[in-house]
Amino acid sequence: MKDYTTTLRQCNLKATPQRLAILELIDSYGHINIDKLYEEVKNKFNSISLATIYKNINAMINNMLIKEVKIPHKKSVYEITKKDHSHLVCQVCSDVLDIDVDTNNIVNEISKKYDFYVNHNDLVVSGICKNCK
Amino acid sequence: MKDYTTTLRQCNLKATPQRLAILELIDSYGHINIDKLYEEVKNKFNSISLATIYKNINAMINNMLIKEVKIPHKKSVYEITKKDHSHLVCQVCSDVLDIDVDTNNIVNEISKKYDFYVNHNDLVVSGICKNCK
DNA sequence: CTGACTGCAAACGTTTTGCACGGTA
DNA sequence: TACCGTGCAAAACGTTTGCAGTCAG
Repeated sequence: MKDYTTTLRQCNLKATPQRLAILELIDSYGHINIDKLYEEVKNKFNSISLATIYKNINAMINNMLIKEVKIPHKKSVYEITKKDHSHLVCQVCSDVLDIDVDTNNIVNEISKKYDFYVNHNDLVVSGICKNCK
Repeated sequence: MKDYTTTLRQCNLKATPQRLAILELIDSYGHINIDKLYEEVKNKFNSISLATIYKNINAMINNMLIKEVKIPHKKSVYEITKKDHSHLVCQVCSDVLDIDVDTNNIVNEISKKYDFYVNHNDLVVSGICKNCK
């Protein structure tokens, strides 16, 4: 597990134990929503406020330390920012999986066909995962 | 513009003028968020309540007449349900465009590589549109 | 005529804000 | 020590619910 102290300081954010706990939890879960995050952080910091969670989530999003992943019919989950990737969502167990799939061909096709400058693409694939099949 | 009276009745929903106005507005806008929809419907039905908009949007989603499209960093927009397609979002003018792009190759690749049964895929491509370039 | 729909108001859940206190650097 | 962050309470925001009156079929 990475130590996020310097990462936070590079963003001019103080490395408080609450923030470290939030980042470590997101990291270890891979993807986590606000409610679960609050529940888990409270195990470590019984007195932590939901407001603190929100303030920190927003600060970290603004500094691009984490990203919000919007999922059809579900609450958003948060993940540590890493190289661009797509997502699998299992409709049975609700698990979210990072996947590495080559979207260059499709993006180029779109770029030409629709005369559109592509900055980013978000692909969310819903279905049934390996374990739930 | 299609007449939605029979469409509504087929779902056991009464074809009220409010509902018809909502469907016609979504249709003519292509994609519209709740706030804009409320504002526009009020032009026709000054007394309409936001609660009515929400109730109808939910009823129509449950009957699959319309679909919610979740967009990164933006409010969701609603669209008339039509054959599966992807979306372009312009980061300058915020316009949402339906696009028809072949995702079969990518879906098959994912299906094999991750042993995942694919039900559906949502692709949102963000960038700069033709007109804003 | 009857059940479904509308509009209002109130309730509810989620997210943000203001402020006094406490902790990081 | 100075400023940023935390935690609490309250406010703001978005969405849902209950109910009485109204309308579509």
